[in-house]
Amino acid sequence: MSKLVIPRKTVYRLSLYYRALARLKANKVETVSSAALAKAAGVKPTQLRKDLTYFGQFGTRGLGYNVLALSAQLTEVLGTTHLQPVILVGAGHLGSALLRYPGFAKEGFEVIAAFDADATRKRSRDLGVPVLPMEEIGRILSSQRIKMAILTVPGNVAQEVANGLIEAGVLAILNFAPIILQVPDNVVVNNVDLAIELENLSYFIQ
Amino acid sequence: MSKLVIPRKTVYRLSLYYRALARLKANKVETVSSAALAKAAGVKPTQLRKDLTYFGQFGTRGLGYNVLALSAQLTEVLGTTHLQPVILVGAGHLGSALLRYPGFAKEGFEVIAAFDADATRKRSRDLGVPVLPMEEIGRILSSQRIKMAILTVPGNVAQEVANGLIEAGVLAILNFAPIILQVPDNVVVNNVDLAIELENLSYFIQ
DNA sequence: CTGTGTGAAGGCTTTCACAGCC
DNA sequence: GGCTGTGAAAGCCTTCACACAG
Repeated sequence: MSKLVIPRKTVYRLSLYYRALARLKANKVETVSSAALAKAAGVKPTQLRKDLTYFGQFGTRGLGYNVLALSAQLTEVLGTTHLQPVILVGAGHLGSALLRYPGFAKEGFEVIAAFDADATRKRSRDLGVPVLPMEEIGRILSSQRIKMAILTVPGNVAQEVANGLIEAGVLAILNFAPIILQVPDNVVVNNVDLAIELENLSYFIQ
Repeated sequence: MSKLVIPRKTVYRLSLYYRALARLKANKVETVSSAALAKAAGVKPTQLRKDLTYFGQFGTRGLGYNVLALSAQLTEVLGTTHLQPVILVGAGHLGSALLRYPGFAKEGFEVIAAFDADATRKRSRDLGVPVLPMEEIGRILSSQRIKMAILTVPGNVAQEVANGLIEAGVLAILNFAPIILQVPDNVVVNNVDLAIELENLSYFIQ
């Protein structure tokens, strides 16, 4: 497939387009121009059109794009046609909040289990999934085909935990720990660092 | 100042370097080479050196960088020498978790108040800051000099709430709502969209 | 006449290669 | 010899300009 030639940034924006299309769908809009869709996604119209050409032609000249058709194409490219199972490691404050966050399920991800160093820790609410001790990670991952993990453990143990996940077959990690994980080439990591985002903002308002 | 010529991506990486230096400091390391620091930050050594040249020369040839001195320089450039006050809007699951997240304070940000449409909603734990009704935003912001806000409200009200914040003088927004906010040029927004990060990962492991 | 698709140009970032200093 | 600082080259991404289709 031509998958490898799609620039990383384009792939990221495809998700933005997909979101915007979902809203249009909800509003029963059938057709949208690159100008309107681009605005909703916060990019320039030419960029949107260029992004789409990486994997085909979807528009009608003089008219625009069919919302449903384009949306379906994007799901296809992004690989989110099926529910993707995910585990979460580190059920502290942030991890627990993420478990209750409805956004994952809405976008096609199902957190099937959570793990924590202290699995019996008292938690204020039911989290909707079992919280298991870390030692169970290998067993659960090998019994199901899980490739993605959300990592919300403290920074000082993150690398170690990540190593264990990778050994157990995890290929993608969404890392909230404030350190850069060292991983093999076949493993992909996306970092979400809240403090860095704030720091970054603070630079621009100086 | 030469501030405007520093590329956006460089600014972002400065935060990564700053983090890595903090760990070295904690380990009582006095000097570090660009190779070692770059590895800790997940970038190439030449990139680190190039990034630093945008605002000066800090290394000693043949030796490397003084950890404390470089760290101090970065704080200076990033504008995080002082505690920066922040408000949080939307004290739902995610917002509440962020309030308890120790990472902000550690990096020099103090959440001084939280706001929610339902300020009296029963919350499982004390959040460490007062949760006030939305109507109070204007009053609090005008009485204190607050320029930054963390936005954790549902997507369907995010734009409206953002408008209010901007009107009240907010210049920087860390947005967790899954929509692209339309804001004036003088306002800066950083988006954190967890579902998009997962979606992005899922593309790369297809 | 409106709005997409796209080669070419332009701009921005990263990487290289090596001069210069300790 | 080791390691930084940096102009130049390469690579990547965005934007332009316009051909082309409905």
